[in-house]
Amino acid sequence: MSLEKTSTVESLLGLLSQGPMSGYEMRQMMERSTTSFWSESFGQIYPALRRMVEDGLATVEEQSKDGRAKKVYRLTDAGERRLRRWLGVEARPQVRRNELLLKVYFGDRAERGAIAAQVVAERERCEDEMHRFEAALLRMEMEHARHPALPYWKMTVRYGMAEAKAVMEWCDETFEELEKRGLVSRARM
Amino acid sequence: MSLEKTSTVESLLGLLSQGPMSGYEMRQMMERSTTSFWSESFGQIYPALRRMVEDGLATVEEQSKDGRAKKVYRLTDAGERRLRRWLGVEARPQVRRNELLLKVYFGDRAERGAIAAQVVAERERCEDEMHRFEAALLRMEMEHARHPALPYWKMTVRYGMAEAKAVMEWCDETFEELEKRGLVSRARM
DNA sequence: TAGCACATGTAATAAGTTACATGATTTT
DNA sequence: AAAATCATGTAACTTATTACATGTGCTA
Repeated sequence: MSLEKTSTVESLLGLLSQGPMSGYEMRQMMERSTTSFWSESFGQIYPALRRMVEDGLATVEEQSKDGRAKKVYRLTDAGERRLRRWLGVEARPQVRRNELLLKVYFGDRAERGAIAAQVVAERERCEDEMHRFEAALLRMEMEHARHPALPYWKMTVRYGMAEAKAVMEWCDETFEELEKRGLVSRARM
Repeated sequence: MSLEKTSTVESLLGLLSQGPMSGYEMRQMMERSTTSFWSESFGQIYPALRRMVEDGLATVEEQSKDGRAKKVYRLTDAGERRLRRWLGVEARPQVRRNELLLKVYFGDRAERGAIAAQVVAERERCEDEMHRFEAALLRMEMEHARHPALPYWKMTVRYGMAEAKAVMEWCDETFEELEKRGLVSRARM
């Protein structure tokens, strides 16, 4: 069975479970909806789609709308089963690689103010993200008010918000601590 | 200059800034100290060390302690400079891939109770992690009470704690919401 | 004496991004 | 007419893990 370490195929099965679409559209959907926790490049998507058809998880149909050709993929029963089975398997904890924390960890070796600057930048990133999450939540409620999957989609956004808020608080607490220790450069204050 | 997308070399420079050591010891240190946000495999470490010596960022000395040979690496001035410069460059936001959220996002297609089970498992993972962070904080205070880098090390642990707490709260909130919607299987309740 | 920790390294494989190639249609 | 978007795909390259190969020294 699925010996892969990642879920590229499953992410595509999931998208197809919402309706038939092309590889290009899958990429767009991810950019719009799951980009904060999942995305795939074309270099992953197209070969994966070929394998999925080979394995009977999806079928293709070549459509030419207005002379513009595209391949529309459709989930098979086997694909649906495969998706459902995967949803029942406990998610593997992701390998975390956090460059910010690596820099903080070696902060002792940094120039005065360098780590404080990292923390300030991170705080700003989180604020931006939070605004995007708030907008996403509103957009979802407007555009998909009655969609049966809406509660699940909202859960993923709330996860992002919870994380962003926690990191923001950590940034504030950490900045204060650096300030207390005189580790914030004058230019930054 | 550093055209790499990741910071394998920099993580090793950082460890060497704490004193000369072997590749094996670097791996051990990461396992002990940075594993929650950074780790490297031997397959990355040994080739990177060779390149670092080639680039003049470190020197090697072959030691044979009790007949057991090992290569001890030492930071050069160039290595120290490179580390300091890297610490001043804004950290790149990591690419997030969260399999749990991918499953939640497609939760609509799952069997009854499957997503609640995912959330319960995640909550347990966070609890375990939180305990490890608490232990790490205590151990640091005991073993390195006067180490100048201690405040930075603690900051990275507090980040982990803040995140774990936020995710735990999300798990509780999400489980409740699933329960309210009757999406928790009886066996689990 | 078996097994584990120490110690270094390579090869195979997997996973992923980016750039490139191609070409149509739509918008500015 | 140029630029952006739609659309599919491949090749080159980078990154990373895992398994394997090899050997020493200590401990149960």
